[in-house]
Amino acid sequence: MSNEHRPHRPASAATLADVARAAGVSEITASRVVRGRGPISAATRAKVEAAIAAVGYVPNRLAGGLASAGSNLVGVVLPSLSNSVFPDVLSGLNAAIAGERLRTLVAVTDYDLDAERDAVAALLAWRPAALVVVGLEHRPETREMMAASGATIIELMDVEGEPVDLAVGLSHTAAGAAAARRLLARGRSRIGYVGHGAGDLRAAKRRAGLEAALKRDADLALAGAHVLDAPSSVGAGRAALAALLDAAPELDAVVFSNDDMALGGAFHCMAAGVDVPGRLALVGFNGLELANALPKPLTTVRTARGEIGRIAGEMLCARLRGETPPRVTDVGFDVVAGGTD
Amino acid sequence: MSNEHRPHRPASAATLADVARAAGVSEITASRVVRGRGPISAATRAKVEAAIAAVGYVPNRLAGGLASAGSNLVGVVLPSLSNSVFPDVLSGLNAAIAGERLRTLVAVTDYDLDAERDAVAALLAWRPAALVVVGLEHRPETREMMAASGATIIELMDVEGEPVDLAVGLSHTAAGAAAARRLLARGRSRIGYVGHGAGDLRAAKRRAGLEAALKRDADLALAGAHVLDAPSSVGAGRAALAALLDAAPELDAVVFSNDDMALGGAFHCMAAGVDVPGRLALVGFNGLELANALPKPLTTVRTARGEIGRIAGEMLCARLRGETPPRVTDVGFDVVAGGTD
DNA sequence: CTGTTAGCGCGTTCAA
DNA sequence: TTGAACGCGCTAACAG
Repeated sequence: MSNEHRPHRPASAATLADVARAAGVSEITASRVVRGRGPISAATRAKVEAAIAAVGYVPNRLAGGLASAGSNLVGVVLPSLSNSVFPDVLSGLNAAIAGERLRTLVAVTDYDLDAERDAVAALLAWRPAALVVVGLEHRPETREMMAASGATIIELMDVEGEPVDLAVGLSHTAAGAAAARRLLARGRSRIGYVGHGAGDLRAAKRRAGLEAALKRDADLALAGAHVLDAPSSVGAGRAALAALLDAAPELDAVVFSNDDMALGGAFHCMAAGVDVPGRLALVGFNGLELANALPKPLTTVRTARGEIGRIAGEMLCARLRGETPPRVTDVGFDVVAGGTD
Repeated sequence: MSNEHRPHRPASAATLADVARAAGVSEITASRVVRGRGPISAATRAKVEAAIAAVGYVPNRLAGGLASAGSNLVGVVLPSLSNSVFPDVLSGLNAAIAGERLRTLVAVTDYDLDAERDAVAALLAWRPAALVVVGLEHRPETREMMAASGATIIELMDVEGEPVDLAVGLSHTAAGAAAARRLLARGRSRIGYVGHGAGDLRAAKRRAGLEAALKRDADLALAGAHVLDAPSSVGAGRAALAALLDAAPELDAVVFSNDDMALGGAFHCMAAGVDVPGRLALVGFNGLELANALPKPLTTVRTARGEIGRIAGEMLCARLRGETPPRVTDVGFDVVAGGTD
């Protein structure tokens, strides 16, 4: 009621009513110009815009969202930010939705499915227009919450499994198999594996695809494996390859769980004087920009991370426009022939 | 076009009233158990919790925020996600605030101060508990909006300038000077610079600090510089160093705008057979984990990125508890003596 | 420990 | 092209 002299106190921020009063129009008219909706005469629009500037109005999306039963938020649940993969995805997503004035609400789970469940619940409380999660494997409650929410749900990175709603990604099993076939074609037969900590289900699928293809195509088993119980990192990859070669010096190729680990492997070889690819072939996964700038570019399986984010953003915009995007989008992958195999 | 997006909600999302009815208590009682606030008897808590599960209640934070005049959101405005620096910061921040049930609302500006202004306005509309931005240089309107919002404002990465509210970071001028002194102490005198695209104001401060210290301590000017008008990347660093050495082959040291660029420089030297540090010294900035896993670790100026995020998160939690954190926190930096100088 | 009252600021629905 | 009334779902401030 009291709004005669409003001090510069953010405690009482200007509301639409203040704008309307200053402009000499009704609240709803002010609301319409704020949102750029409905027919407004140029004259009243100008008055209202002046009033907005005069009172320093900042819309309250809490109220707006409550009144209209939904927000322009996109919940994003990511396993990690510690290598460039998910930041790349987030970047592509952000770029694709910026035009629709959608905002990303981000949570990080550290590859923990219980943390994912909590994050999904917390983000759903914001009545997001869409929720983006990584992978197709979730706790049953997580799936139920997502399905029951009515929001557009997009599951990223993987296409092997049944999505709750929409999925954009690639087949990690196929990617692992492609690495296997690449090495077999290059004449390698004593193939090892270096991996990182549990929780990364897609890395596990790649390894399974690798092993299955080795078996099927050449009746081979992995000739050695070293899996660190730690997040992937270049340092971890370096240490892990050193350990693996120690235990299995006869290996002629190593597949890594991702490029960070592979880069570490490459650095170990440089430092230890292991001839790559002469004595040992190295294959990574992701196709990081960095890995291609090496003196000897890394042979790797490149994924379109930014593009996955971008496509997810576009699908979600399509959905909001009432269109029906394809349920599953497989963006595939490329085997990049570098110099390490 | 609308800025309001309406998800396809199920006809009947359960509300607190549904929970209250199912539990046979009042709404406010149900609300208290949902929020874990206020004294509740074990018996009624159990009843309400059963009701929550039975009706599949998901709280509506839009309504909650409106009623309590504020959200548990932390707006985060980042210049970029394309190298690990800001993801590292975001990671630290997220980890520090997770315990307080705060969520990050993320916007990316591509180092554009106008985009920053728009992002700040958009995030403020969510009545965030705090707003985290990068750098101390903003458009005047941006500063005004932030100051007027009443939210806790934290400006990250830099401490040279007057913060709107709170700042956590380091002196980039001093970091640049430290690189200069390091090289001078190692006997270098023909020092060049490789930089990346405009917009990165802190990189500019580092360069200025480098040049000022060279002048002051040794009356030296830069013996060459190559600045790409592109975002920093390993590939860009590699190309830029090649170009710089072409134009100024007499250089005996190069300082890079950051580690990504410096890594590219190191890779160029490996590929081109440039003896590092014999003929040429290389110095980076950031102290990426990766740069330390190289066969010859990069000499660089390490910044505590994750820690900056963490401290920001803690300061903001302190503020929310009514404490008064220090206005400016300088986390400093370390010159890391690698093998490239 | 629990309930009542009274909005929060906005957008929808209808009417003019 | 503009406006009035109503309520979205929840919580602060008091009671009791």
